[in-house]
Amino acid sequence: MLDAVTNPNWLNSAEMKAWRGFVSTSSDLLNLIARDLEPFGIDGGDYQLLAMLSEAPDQKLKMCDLAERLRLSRSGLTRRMDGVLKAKYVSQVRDSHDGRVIFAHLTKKGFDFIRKVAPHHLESVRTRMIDLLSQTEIHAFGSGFEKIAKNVKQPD
Amino acid sequence: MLDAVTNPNWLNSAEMKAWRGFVSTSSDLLNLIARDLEPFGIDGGDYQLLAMLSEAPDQKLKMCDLAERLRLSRSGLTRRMDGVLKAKYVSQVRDSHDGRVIFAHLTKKGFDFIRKVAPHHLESVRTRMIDLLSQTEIHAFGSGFEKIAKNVKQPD
DNA sequence: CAAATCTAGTTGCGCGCGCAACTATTATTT
DNA sequence: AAATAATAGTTGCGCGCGCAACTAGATTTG
Repeated sequence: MLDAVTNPNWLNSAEMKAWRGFVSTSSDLLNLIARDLEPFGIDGGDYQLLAMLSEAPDQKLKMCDLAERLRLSRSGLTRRMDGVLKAKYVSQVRDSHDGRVIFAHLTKKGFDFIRKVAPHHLESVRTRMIDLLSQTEIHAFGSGFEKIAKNVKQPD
Repeated sequence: MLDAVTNPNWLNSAEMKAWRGFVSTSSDLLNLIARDLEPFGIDGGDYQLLAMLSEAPDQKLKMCDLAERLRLSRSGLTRRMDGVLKAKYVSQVRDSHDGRVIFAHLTKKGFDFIRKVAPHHLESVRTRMIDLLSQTEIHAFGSGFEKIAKNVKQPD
């Protein structure tokens, strides 16, 4: 926009480059990394789901916590689960202490599966992103996104 | 994953922080900035569309170029256009030299509209992201995403 | 110049997801 | 203890988008 002239606090060129780069590149990058997974018979969404479970204590999480970590709505997760349940990568067990909650639990089969795929995903993340960045950039991404995340989570 | 032990070239903690921060925060941030636009009666997708046109020479672009810049498929853009066409923010004109191509052209109404909304969007981008970052982080985001983008675009 | 190929754009279809509404269970009020 | 509210999960519905198939116009090739 021509507002660059009009509006005094428009983004300067470095700020613009950061913003533009982020907007246009982040979707490209995530799509590409998701595609790298397809040869292994899994899409990005299911991978994230299994990965979250594999890192959780006892490889299980309440559905609502899992949804939150995956940035899905509760209904979105319900549907997401269909696939990994049918593949028997995850099982569901009702909490005995709170009849409302259901745990999503990574099965042995799911664990073996993600353990097999993880190295390829790692390789993908490295070559598409991490290994391209300098130490400074790595740290800046870490601290930068941390600040942004903190801000996102509060009502400001 | 426990691969942190198993696999020697697993991400170290700084790399992991950068990757994790990027994955989980980027969608939150983009969603939030899109929501900030809603009070002004436009969603993120339409805003990006109008913004791209407003920056193009003569405020017009071939449909296929526009699709590419918006990271949409050609069919996706066709549908996206429905809204902004009906709102008369954009008009379509067939190229006289190549009967296949159609230009999407920002109308006066569309221009006035985005000129009104842009300052609020700018404010949103500043408070949600840019103003939270240090100079170093700004530059690292710029150079980092530039490298990633370059890599994404080639067959490697 | 006819035939084959390529490119731009639109339509049919299916998928993934969020929202609103609903059910079931637990927590809080009075 | 009964009534109300909050929380977890599922279902109905609509929307946005990509893919494959199609049409129309341009380009290339024999």
